[in-house]
Amino acid sequence: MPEGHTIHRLAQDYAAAFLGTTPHVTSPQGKFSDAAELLTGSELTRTEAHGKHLFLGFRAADWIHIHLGLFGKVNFGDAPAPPPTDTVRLRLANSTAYVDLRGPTTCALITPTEKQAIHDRLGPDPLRADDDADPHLAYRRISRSRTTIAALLMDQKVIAGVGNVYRAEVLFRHRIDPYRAGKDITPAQWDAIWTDLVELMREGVRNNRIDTVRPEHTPEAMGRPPRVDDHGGEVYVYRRANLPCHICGGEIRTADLAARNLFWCPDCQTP
DNA sequence: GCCCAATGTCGAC
DNA sequence: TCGACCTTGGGCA
Repeated sequence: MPEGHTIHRLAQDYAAAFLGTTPHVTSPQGKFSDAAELLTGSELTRTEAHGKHLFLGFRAADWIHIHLGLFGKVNFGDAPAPPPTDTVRLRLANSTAYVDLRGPTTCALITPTEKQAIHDRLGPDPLRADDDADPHLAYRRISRSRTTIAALLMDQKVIAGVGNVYRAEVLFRHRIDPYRAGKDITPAQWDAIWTDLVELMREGVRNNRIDTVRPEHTPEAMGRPPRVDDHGGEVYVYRRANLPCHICGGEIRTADLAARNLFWCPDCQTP
């Protein structure tokens, strides 16, 4: 379930359970065994997220860099940890808690220099808005690009942390057709999108799920049944192909864009 | 059991 | 533009 909000939440959760402790580090699946051995006995001193990248800082040995990709999952539990299944890439366990990582695209030990290189190739992250994120850096690229805004929002060099759900939802909330070119997004529109993403994604971190529907459009307010979907949140268009738009009642459309599913309401969102 | 899809990214052609 | 990679869960036989 990995968009940026998930990763920032994980940074918090790893910290809550393990910061200041020296967890036992293992890799039951094997692919991280050498590094796990190096790290056992070292204190977890920092956790950090930038976009969809998670960094766990250990006193002894630099950083663990984690990227969940499309399938990666993390599962926390209370000690004592049960025997791990053979797909667990990384387990941390201390006297009170354990956490298992499965299916990540990346789980690697990196140096501060390598970590910096990752930051350098990522765009501003709305969830770092109080720290180092500068939305104008994103707009500089967007305003010069003939690429669609839908593709630009998914480009982590442009803006870090937005995925397929936030992409679809924020474009709906701002009534922007996903195929509009980046250069046709005005500064005011970009400011509004960025501000909205900061708020939506912060709420995503708090609730650990994506909700984008405004109070006046909630199922209760509109007298419709609550959404039932395994991704958990209440949304306007994501995975709602062929269903009626919450606002205009028209049919939500779907299409392939750069090998991802795009969803939008052609009536509410203008070219 | 098999087949498919899924909130992601990279590299080869 | 396409396949590869990583894993799980749901639908269907």
